[in-house]
Amino acid sequence: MNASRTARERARAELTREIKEEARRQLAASGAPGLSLRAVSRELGMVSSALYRYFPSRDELLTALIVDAYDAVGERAEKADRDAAGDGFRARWRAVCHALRDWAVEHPHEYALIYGSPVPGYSAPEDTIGPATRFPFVLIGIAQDAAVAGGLAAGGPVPTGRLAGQLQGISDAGAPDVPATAMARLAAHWSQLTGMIGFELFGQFANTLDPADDFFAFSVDRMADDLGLPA
Amino acid sequence: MNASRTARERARAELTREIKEEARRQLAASGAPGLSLRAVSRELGMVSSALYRYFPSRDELLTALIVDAYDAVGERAEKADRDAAGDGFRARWRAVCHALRDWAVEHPHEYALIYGSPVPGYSAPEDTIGPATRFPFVLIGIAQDAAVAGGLAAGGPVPTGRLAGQLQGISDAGAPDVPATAMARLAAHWSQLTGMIGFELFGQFANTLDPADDFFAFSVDRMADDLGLPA
DNA sequence: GCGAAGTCAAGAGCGGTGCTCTCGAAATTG
DNA sequence: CAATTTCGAGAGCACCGCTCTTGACTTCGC
Repeated sequence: MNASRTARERARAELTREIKEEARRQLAASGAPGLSLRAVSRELGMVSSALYRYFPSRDELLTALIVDAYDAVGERAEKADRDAAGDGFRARWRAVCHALRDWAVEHPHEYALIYGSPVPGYSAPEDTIGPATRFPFVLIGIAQDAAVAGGLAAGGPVPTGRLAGQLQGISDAGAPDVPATAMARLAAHWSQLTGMIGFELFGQFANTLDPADDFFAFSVDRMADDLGLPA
Repeated sequence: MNASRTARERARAELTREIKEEARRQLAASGAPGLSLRAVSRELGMVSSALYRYFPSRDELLTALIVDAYDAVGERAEKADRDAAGDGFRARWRAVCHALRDWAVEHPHEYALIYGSPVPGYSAPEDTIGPATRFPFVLIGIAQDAAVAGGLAAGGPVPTGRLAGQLQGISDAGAPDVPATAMARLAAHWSQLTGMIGFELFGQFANTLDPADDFFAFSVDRMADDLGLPA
């Protein structure tokens, strides 16, 4: 029951880590389509078939990398939120949004892996949806805190019908005090963040809003305005 | 100099079309990574090497499909805009936004091809950027018409510095009367559209805002509010 | 302490891929 | 009709994901 039991188990954990590391290196170099199990094993000085002892298929390796990426971006956002905790809601909002973009710019291929088009034939495995919610819940947390403090905008069109129910479902999961209006805006902002970053990373902004630093900062502030976060 | 000159040229044009058709069929069935030149040629009853007489590489075939997709979505949006021409700016805005989403839902893999993560190693070919601007210019056109008619919101933070220059560059390309404030919002909305559609298509909305019809419609209307388009 | 059970890397091999090159037939051009 | 261009076919290269078998090694139960 020790932290590292047998030598075999330690070696296995170590190799699993090394495989993911090398895979991440290749991912950064040539993107998800260029990730080759054979190349990974070659680089690690082992034969390709041996790698299947650790990951039963290429997709499973990719899934592991996806989960790691979700966790990395989630952790980064949580840390940014904590660091800005004393500076008010708007500062937290800014910090978290820019943390997402910074991470995306640093790891474009990993970003594409989680927020780009799905790689093989759809089928997002079950174990990715947990880590995937980590980042958006940081945004939701800021809204929740602001709502409790009375710093959230009201007014504007109110969601009704099925949409109201869906938004209520999100609220129930961790933001009981955020009204549906704000939750709808939050969801819009969240998708806008990935839209802007996707445009920047994948070259849709070529020759227009490139570099996109100023546009991103401007839009993030406008989102804060839209939510009514106090300056 | 006739419309169809030699028999050889007609046959070549015909085969080129058939190759793209079959490729599009496979694209719809299994996505870009599953598009195989050998499978296409097999389906067309020819040998794989013969296909290289028509497309020098797999990437060139994909580029052709990308250009076609951009044109398809652009044409769809232009038609939607024309059909709503008499119903006011807000109706045009709604029609064009929903045209984009409808096309995306009908052709998810083609949508992923143009607005998802780039397939191989970046390198957007020169001939794609023209068709790529077709859709956003429909949105810009609505804003321009509304600006001329005095139906665009003012106020809010004003872009400055480099961002102002970038936005001016877009204005110069076809919307001289749209002020920088509105242009910044338009760019944000444009990226939000692809963000929302990407979330819906790629399953990021699973178990929350799915189905996304209501959320999309709600957000599109809020964008129109944000632009100040008259109801 | 020893044998059984489990785990591992390695190798060969299958069917698939994109792509290149050569060759002979066909169509176009002069 | 002859020369040139265009084309499909075939063989082949290097790569891919993945499977199966083999033999050595480690771990565990007795």
